[in-house]
Amino acid sequence: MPEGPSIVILKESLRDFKGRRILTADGSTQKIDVEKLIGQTIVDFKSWGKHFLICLPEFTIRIHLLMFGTYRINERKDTAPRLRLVFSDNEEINFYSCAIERIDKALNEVYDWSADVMNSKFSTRKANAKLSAQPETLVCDAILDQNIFAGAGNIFKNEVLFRIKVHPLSKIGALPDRKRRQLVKEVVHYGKDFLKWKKKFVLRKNWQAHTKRTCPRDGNKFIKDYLGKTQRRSFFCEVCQVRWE
DNA sequence: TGGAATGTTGGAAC
DNA sequence: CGTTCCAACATTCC
Repeated sequence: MPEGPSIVILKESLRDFKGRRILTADGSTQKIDVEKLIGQTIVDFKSWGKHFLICLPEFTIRIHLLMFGTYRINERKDTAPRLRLVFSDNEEINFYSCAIERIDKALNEVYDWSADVMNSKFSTRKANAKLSAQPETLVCDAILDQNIFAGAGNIFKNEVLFRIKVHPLSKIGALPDRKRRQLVKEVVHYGKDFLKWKKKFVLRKNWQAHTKRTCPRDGNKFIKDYLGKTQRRSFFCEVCQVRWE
């Protein structure tokens, strides 16, 4: 479910619930007092990276789907929801196995929208500056850093590095400026492709590296390894992806 | 069918 | 006290 583009899809799917009043709220969440949601009107839905935000007049509910989170709109799964919001006409939104928090601060104080890969306010300039400030960081870790690329996940990592022909163990500081800028640009670009493909249910079909065994560029065997401080799966071609160090 | 996976956190360990 | 490490959590698929 949960890389940035999937959260954008969630946000768009719920568009029609904007302005509607929550008649009932329940669920297994322990982190927030669901009673406080009853009677509240939904002002807006926002997203920042992998965070989904339900904006109410006085506060915001933050939902993170983590690895396995799901949701249903006007449908239910067999299991109990972590949070259920019920509206008029028996319409409802159900969230399952997610992390829920309440945010009382103004969102602009909590979130830097220019760090969200999926936001039109994303700043490539700031992302480049953040990268330049940590030359020792491995590129495989940098792409997963939500402070730099909010919304990018492991699929992004593998696909972007393959596209720009960079080995996951390359150090940020070793990349030529041109290459570093290409990395930033390609994270944003892949976000657009991801969103487009996910909407058409062809995301997986368009993976070139993620979960693949063979390099589509030169036919060599992909390496699969758990790399960097994040120790997440990396799929890459040692022949065409250059290791800068 | 056991293991792995689109992720993050909180607290222990150092 | 700051940084790093790891278990924990939750669900679905092969």
